[in-house]
Amino acid sequence: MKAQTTNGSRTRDGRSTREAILAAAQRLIHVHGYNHTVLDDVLRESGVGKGNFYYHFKSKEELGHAILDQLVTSFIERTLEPCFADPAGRPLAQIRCFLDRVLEAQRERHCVGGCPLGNLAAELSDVHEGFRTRLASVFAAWRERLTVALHRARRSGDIGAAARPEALADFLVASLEGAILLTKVSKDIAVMEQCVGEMKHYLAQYEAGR
Amino acid sequence: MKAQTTNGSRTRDGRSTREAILAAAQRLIHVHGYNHTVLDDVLRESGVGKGNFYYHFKSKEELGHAILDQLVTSFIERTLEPCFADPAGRPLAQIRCFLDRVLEAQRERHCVGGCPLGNLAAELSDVHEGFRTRLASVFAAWRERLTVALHRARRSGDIGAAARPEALADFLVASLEGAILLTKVSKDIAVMEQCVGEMKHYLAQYEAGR
DNA sequence: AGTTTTGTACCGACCGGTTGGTACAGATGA
DNA sequence: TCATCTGTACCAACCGGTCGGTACAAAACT
Repeated sequence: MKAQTTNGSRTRDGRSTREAILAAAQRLIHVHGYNHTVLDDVLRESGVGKGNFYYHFKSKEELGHAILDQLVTSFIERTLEPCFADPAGRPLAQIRCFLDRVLEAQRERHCVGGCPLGNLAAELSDVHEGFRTRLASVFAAWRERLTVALHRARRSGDIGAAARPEALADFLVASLEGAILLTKVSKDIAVMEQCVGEMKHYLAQYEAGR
Repeated sequence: MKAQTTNGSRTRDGRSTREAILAAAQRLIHVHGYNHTVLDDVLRESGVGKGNFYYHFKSKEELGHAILDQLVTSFIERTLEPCFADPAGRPLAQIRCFLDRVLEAQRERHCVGGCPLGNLAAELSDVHEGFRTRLASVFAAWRERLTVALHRARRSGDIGAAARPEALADFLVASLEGAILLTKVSKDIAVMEQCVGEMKHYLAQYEAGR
């Protein structure tokens, strides 16, 4: 696990230390939440000493912000963008691709962990205003991505003129988050499959009503 | 605040003490979550001593179960049943009434707290199996109520035969939970209004397609 | 009747493990 | 040598839970 320096010494890179902390913390926070994730566990799992941790991070809260950074960029770059990047792609197909991608992610995780961003939103929104505003802006960006796609779909006539992209985007994000939560509490991926099925069906209604 | 015994002694009723603890704990857990709610805060807010607390409850976990009991019965008796109790009522009207009721609850709370059951589900599903199964059964009961209503609606021809009550019920619960979460993180009731609007619109599609 | 016992309700000091955070000396590498 | 990086020992606050003891009313006993 430990990265070795060129001359084979014990010490790490500094950069890789920070990354080892981040990786361990992200795993633990995903399952245990922010407050319930204990620094010592992060340290044990990453093999980093305490003094070393506080060399790289000012406090647990700063670690939280770093995790949030990582989560946000990872979500945008590795989940959102791959689906919506192509400006020539059919917007509705992109949305369906995105829904499937999220569903498969939950299946692979065997319904454990849920949505990292959704979990943090539920845990911290009313407790930590700083985290809340950052989380709110991620969800806003997410909705915006869908809104843009839906506007494109409406302009190109893929969905009817009666569709309201903003409302529909909000609805899709909410439904996905809720579906992930239900599947996490019931530990049954079928719940989410049904929800995603209904979402696609709803989208299809808008296609038929064009 | 303190109930007096008939002869004016200092001591409380025992029953009312337990209820004072439960009330304070429910408020605090709703906002801070289970793990992040500290026993001393519950004690301070309810004016109960520590020894007394442990006279009424075996542990914090037992308090958690009692809160869950209270939450579940309160949700079923005060939110779910009032909408669906009347077997002669029109099922779709009942569902719409329910959606509005949940929306108004969030508005009254100014988007603070979110859904008590949803919060606990997010916080505890992967950490405490005992709580998880209980929460899962509440959500199952909730979905079941909607499923029954939707079956009735289909039999009576209010919605088309193509509707799949189980999937639709899952979807409605998920969408509501997600909408509550989004409104809580964005502190903007408009998000939830739009989501509820879309849910009603979806329901209306099923009506039109009968 | 009056006295002793018993059970319920309650208090707050205290205990010990946990947790976020600090101090500091030593190692490493440019 | 100097800045960077790391491990170890330590601290104070926190928090769930325990303990010894009090208050008092209803039984039980005499």
